Amino acid sequence: MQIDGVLARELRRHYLFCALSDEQRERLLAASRTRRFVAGEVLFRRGDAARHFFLLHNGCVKLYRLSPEGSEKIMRLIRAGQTFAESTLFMEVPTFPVHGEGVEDGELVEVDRDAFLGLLRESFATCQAVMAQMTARIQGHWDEIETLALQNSRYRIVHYLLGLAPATAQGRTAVTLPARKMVIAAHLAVTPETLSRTLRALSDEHLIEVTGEDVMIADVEALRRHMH
Amino acid sequence: MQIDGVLARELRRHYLFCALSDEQRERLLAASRTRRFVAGEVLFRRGDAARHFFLLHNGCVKLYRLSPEGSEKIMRLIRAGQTFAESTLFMEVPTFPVHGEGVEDGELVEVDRDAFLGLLRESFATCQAVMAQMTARIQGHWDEIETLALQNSRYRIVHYLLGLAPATAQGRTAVTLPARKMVIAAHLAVTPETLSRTLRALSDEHLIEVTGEDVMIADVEALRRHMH
DNA sequence: AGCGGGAATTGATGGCGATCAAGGCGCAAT
DNA sequence: ATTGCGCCTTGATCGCCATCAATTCCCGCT
Repeated sequence: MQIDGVLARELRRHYLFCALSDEQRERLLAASRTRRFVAGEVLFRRGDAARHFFLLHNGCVKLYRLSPEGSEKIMRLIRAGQTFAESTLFMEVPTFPVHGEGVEDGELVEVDRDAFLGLLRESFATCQAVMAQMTARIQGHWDEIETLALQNSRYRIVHYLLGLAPATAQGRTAVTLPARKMVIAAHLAVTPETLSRTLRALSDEHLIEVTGEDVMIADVEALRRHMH
Repeated sequence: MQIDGVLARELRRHYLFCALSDEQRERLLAASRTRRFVAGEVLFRRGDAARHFFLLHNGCVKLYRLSPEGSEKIMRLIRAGQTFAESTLFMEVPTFPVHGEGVEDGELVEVDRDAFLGLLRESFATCQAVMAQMTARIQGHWDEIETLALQNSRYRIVHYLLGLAPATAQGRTAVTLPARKMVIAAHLAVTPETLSRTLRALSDEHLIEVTGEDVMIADVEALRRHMH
C-alpha cells in the first residue's frame, strides 16, 4: 500500500509525532492502522471505550453532542492533518466524550493508545508537544465559551467568517465554508435559518457576498470593526 | 512563618506535586512565594505576561472575561486547594488568557513557571499528572460548551445545583452556594434576575427551598429527572 | 430533459431571557 | 436607632432567535 509511505511522511511532519525518532515512529505505525469511512458513518459513540486516538488523513469528521431533544452541537470539525480524541489518553477509564461521525468520505489513522503512552515515557519532547496541543485546545475552549456566553449569534457568525480568513488577511478576501451550511450552523450553535438570515443581512449591508459555499469578505478590517 | 510547613504538606497532597520527591518539592517551594489578596483585588489581567501559575491556599478567586459591553462571564471559580493558570505553562508567549480577581480574601502560592517546567523534565509521573489535569479540564469545557449551546437557563441552574451535591447524594440534600448570587449568575451566564426568578420557580414547585445562600434540594433524584 | 429529495431560503409567529425600573432586605458604620 | 449602600427580588416590557411552515434551489439519477 502506497499509503504507508505517505503516512510515515505525514507523521514526521505532525506536531505530536515529529519529536519521535524514526524507530519510534515505526513502532507506532506498526501498532496503528488506517481505516476508510464514508460520509455519515459513525466512527464512535460518546461513552464507547477508547483504545485509539486518531489522525485524519483526508476527508472531514465532526465531533458532536446531542441534546435530549435531539438537536446537535458540533464541538469540533476535523480536517485533514488534525488529530482528535487525544484527550482520552489520560483518562482512567478511557471513553470518548463525544460522538464522532464522517462528514465527507475519507481515511484516518487509528493510533494505538498504549503504544503512544509508552512512547511518551521515552520522549519528553513529545510530552511537551502533547501538553502544548492540549493548551491550545483549552485556549480554543475559553474562546468558544466566551462567545457562546457573551455574544449573540451575529457576532459568532462574523467571528467565524473572519476565522476562516488568514490571520494576515486585509481588504477584500475570499473564504470557503468548510462544510455544508447545516453543519456550520450546528457548529455555531444556531439554526440553519438564522445562519441563512444573518448571511443575507450581511450581504444586504455589502459586508460580504455569498455564492454557494464561497464567501467574499468585502473588507476584512471593516468586518472586524463591525463586530464591536 | 507557620505557613511554610502547611504549604509543604499541602503540596504533598496535591495532585500536581505529589509525584515529586521531597527534594524536588523543596526546590519548587524555594522558587515560589505566597501572596495575600483581598476581595476585589485584581490578581492579573488577560494578556499579562505569566511567570507563575497558582495554587489557592484559601479564599476564593474568579477567572473571567468581559464582553465589549462590559458584562462578565466567569470561566472558573477557584476554591482552596485548586491550581489555576497552568495552561500558561506551555504557551510560547505565556500570557494569562483571562482576568483573575479575588472574590473573598485569601492567600495563594505563586509557583514559578520555569522551576516547574524544569521539574517536569525530571518527573514523567508529574507530566502525567499535568496531562491528566488538563484532560479533566477539557472534559469540563466540553460539558460547559454543551450546556451553553444546547440547554436553557433553567437547565443550567438545576445542573449547577445538582453539581454542588455529592455525586452519591440521594433524597433530601442540603447544598450551599459557594459565592454571592451575582457571582453564581455570572458563572452560569445568566443575569441575577433570571437566577432569582428560576430559584423562585423551583421553590414554588417544591423542588428546592432557598434560605439565603443555603439551598435544600427536596429530592435529588426528582430534580435530576426534572431536567430531562 | 425530467424527476426526486435534501439543502437552503424566506416568511409569520411565539417564547425565553435580557433589560429597565422600583422596592425590600441585610448589614456595616456612624 | 438611623442612615446608606449593595445585593436580591419582583414586575413590565422588548428584542433576539427558535420554531413552524412554505417555497425555491441545487444536484444526482434515470
